[in-house]
Amino acid sequence: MPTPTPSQATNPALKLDNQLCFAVYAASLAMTKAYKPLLGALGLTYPQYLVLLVLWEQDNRPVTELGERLFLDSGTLTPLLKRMEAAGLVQRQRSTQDERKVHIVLTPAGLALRDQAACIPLRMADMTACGTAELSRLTTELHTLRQRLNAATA
Amino acid sequence: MPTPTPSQATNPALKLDNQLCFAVYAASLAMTKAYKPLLGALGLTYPQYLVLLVLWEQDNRPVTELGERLFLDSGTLTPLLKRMEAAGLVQRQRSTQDERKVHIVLTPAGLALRDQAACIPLRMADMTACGTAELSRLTTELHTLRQRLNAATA
DNA sequence: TCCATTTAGATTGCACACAATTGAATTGCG
DNA sequence: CGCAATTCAATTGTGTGCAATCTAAATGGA
Repeated sequence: MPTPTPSQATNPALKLDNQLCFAVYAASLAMTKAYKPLLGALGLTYPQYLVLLVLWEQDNRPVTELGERLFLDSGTLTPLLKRMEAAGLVQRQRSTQDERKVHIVLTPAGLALRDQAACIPLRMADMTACGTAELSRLTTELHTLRQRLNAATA
Repeated sequence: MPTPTPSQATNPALKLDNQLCFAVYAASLAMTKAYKPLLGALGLTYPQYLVLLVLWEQDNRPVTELGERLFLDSGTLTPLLKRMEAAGLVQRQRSTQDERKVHIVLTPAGLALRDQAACIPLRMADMTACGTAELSRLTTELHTLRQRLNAATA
């Protein structure tokens, strides 16, 4: 054999900093922490902010549609949406056409938050210290990565 | 005014798919899901796997050092490490030099897992369908992003 | 039509993640 | 030396995330 099987003790593939997964994981944690002061001022958590982003694009959606958009399931969304309803940001309305469905609808307060949130993307972009082009490219690459992982998992 | 203030209703910066934060967040969720079957076979969760990666590089570290390496605090690590101790993977040893510190030490079982885990990075790399160079570049870019966010948050 | 299948959301249980607080141990400064 | 400040881990409480299960409602084929 030309090269011996590398000792696992020195296997570079197992080194933490070489692993894409850890880079993604740590970046996600850092991102959530960076958002916290901005969103805290609006009384929002980061996943709640994501729900509002979806509803601001199009209001009045069943829970399943939110889940498909955000890659979250009912076990996560049901309690989260109940908290948002308790905070007066959305209403949960049982559909009359299909009584299995619960439509999520923005309240005036939930809609009004959009103006206050409008400055957040720019503030976050500043924190990344990336140019617009690089930011856009990285976003696309991560969506591609996610797609491939989702495909490989399903 | 040359260009009117864009209506928030159509503000492209607020669009979900344009936001780097969501791309990172969704990629992180997808990564964890992709790891689940591989790690489940070893009886590990993803954060527990990260702890082992750190300890395989250098054993016998206080909790704070693990936290600095993984960007996690004691509120996360203390119960996680207790579960790993209950599973027989590590031991928690109160330092005699400084009784505030708890050193985390691999058990033979925890060390033995390294051989079984050795194939995981390759399996994951396959799932990403990325070349080695692109994978390495993306990893570096995400570490840079994380550093900038951490700096802007602190 | 009838009934098995599927779908939507809720619930339960477990494991993170983190802010805030606590208590014990150590450090460092006067 | 003495004591205030700091450090370390644990604890408490809140909010995700997800697997597994459950119930009700809708669907679809014989």
